Amino acid sequence: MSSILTTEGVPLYVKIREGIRSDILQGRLQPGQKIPSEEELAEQYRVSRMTVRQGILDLIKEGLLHRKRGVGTFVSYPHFDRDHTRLTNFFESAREQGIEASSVVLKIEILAAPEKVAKHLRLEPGGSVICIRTLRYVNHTPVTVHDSYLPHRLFAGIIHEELENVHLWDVMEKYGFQVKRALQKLEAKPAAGEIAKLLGVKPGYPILYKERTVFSTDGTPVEFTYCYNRGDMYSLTVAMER
Amino acid sequence: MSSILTTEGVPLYVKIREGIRSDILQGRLQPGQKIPSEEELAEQYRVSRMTVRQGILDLIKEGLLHRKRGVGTFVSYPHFDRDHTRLTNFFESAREQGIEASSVVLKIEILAAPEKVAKHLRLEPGGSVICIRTLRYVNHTPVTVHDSYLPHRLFAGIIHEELENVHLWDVMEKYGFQVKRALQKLEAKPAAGEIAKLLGVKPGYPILYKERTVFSTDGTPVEFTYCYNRGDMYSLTVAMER
DNA sequence: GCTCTCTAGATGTATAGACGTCTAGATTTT
DNA sequence: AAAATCTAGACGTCTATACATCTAGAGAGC
Repeated sequence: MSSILTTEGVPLYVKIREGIRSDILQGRLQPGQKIPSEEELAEQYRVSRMTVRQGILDLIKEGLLHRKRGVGTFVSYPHFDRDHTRLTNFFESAREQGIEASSVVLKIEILAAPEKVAKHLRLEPGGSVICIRTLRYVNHTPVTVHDSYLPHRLFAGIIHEELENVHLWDVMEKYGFQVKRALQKLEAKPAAGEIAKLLGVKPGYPILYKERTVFSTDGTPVEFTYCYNRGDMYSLTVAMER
Repeated sequence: MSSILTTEGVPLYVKIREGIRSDILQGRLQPGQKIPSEEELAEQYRVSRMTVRQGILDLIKEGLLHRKRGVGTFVSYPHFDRDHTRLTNFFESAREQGIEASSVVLKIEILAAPEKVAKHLRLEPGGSVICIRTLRYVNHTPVTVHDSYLPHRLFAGIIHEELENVHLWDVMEKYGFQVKRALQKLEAKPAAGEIAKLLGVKPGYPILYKERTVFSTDGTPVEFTYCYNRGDMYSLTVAMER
């Protein structure tokens, strides 16, 4: 087991936590294996049991360890697919999967932000926004309609950019914003008239509906989008923890 | 502030935690407001400061409170500070939002795992699984049908447990498994005959359909569930990063 | 009025000990 | 052999106390 180097200003429980973490990462403790008891670790690190406990509890919260009362504390099996928590770029992931993807811009206009849009973009009501409606195709079949709203103040020149067959997020980088995080609200909705026509389905057909707010690295909301996805041709996989 | 009723078998920190939670839910503590200091709460509840602390830390982990060192502890604003990446327990989050929630078990049986179920639960094909169909109500309206599959080997006795109005995940803890992580695949689908009848909608009505694999702290898949959620009464918010 | 310093109040870290409760396995009893 | 009981070990809860560190605001000095 690792001992603790002399480091100042670092709480003991952090040192212990990182010591155990390194034992796991370096393979000195294997998945499924029982780690020493709180009591033993306290003696080993020469701290009180409560201090050891605090470090262990951190690692449990992280998912690196788990424990069973009356039995012991064990190293968890690593979970593979970090993949699904990730926010992915439509064109990139289509290309990765060898799928033919394209998009067309149906409409682009500047208007006063509707109330809901303003709220999500943190603009004053009626603030100026750019609205872009795009239709995306997968293997030449229409799959998704996007109504995206961007703050006009941040992306004034974007209406002159080439927006077909590229991802909006790539264009945003030219304006100094890197997409970092998105909050998506998902629902199933019947297709309303115009959307149904664009997607080539009957009105009332199930649509996977998303409202998405996109934030850049500095926390600025840079995009609010209504997404209408054809239910039978679109699925979304997410990983969640607690 | 609420005082604590005499209840046996419930840890003090849990009583304090729930006391504070109820203060928030009932509006005695408003979002953004500072709650009493650890010291004051300790005196109020007549326990040691460390005990109060444990209760508060739980609520912080949940996202209901946040704190700033040297300043104080504050009630979080819903949907802003509160975290959406988290895997939430249906009954817990309903309670948090002050919504009336209930569930009934429609069917419970032991059968050989269908191929897809076996794959997700990492069982040999045809391995024995427990299938539980439940119907969940929100404010007395049916909202969700769940077809859950559990490995029979791990939860043999569960068929004798009380499963109505409790969350499966709470019951699983009795069997030594703590739910940590879930992988969910989302689609919009038309309601098929039986599901439509149970949810009280017309066949073809949009359903937010989920396939969910749930993993316990040690990485074991403990549940695979087909979820059929009424599109107009159910939404899911997720945060994603890249 | 402005800046700097100080301080009260709040959370963060840490200790040592006590007792509760659960689990698995060993032991005893039947 | 099977069932019931016991027990060591491990985690869970809780206390009372001490000191560290951070923050916002009060107060002193300019």
